[in-house]
Amino acid sequence: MKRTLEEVDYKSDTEELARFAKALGHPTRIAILKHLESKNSCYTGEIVNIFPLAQSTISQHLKELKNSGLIKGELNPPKVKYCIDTYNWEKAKELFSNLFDSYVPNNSCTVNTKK
Amino acid sequence: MKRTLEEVDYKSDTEELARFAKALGHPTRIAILKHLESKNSCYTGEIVNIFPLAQSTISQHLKELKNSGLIKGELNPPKVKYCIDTYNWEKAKELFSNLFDSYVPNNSCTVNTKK
DNA sequence: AAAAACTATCGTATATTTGCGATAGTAGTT
DNA sequence: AACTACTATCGCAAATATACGATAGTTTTT
Repeated sequence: MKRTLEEVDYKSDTEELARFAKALGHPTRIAILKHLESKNSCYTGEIVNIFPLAQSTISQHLKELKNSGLIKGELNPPKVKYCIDTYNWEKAKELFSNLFDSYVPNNSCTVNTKK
Repeated sequence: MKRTLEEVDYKSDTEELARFAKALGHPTRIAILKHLESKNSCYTGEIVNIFPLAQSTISQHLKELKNSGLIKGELNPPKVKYCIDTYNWEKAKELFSNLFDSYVPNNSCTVNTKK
């Protein structure tokens, strides 16, 4: 929630990356994206059949992915064909790369990873 | 939530990636990670001073990042020194790379990105 | 014009997340 | 032993996310 009146102001890259990450933060949505990668494109119904989830649930996940920009839907009534949005996909890819590649390993912390 | 009794079973890679993404799905946590990258390591107090957020709020974000494995904390009473967990960082980097690199652009959808 | 096929949206219930102040804990200092 | 410094955790309130069934909308088929 946001109870403070003054919103924290982050760099636009930071906020955009967080939005992409949030969209990826659910296993069903990751699985949907992986499927779209392998099939290039497909209809809602095909995705619904993959998961043991209600049609409305899948539709909602697709909506969120669409809102994040990672996918887009082509109206083909009464069907809708979804596919990855190449432009935003590349953008997300770059933002994640920037984040991960900026890190240079060091020995700042001596403790090991918790097992 | 999970109202169905039977959990959906995803590949472990899918679930792990979703967990990492979820941890990255908040601008404050992205900003914290970027700061840890630039400083290599630092104490909670230093991070608290960067953001106009309560100490308890920052502590909670650090806890989530720690739970995701992306960072680790070295006890240095009464301080705690945080830094990026190299092992899991590389793991996350690889999972995201796999996701993004698996996609080969095509012309499945003819519609353009919404402006 | 009615029916079928397919998908999005609405309404609802529950779980999780986010944020805060207050409190507890831990080790060094006086 | 009390005090200080620093951080984590607790308890709460509000917002958001997740999932479902039911319903509405759109186009094709009958």
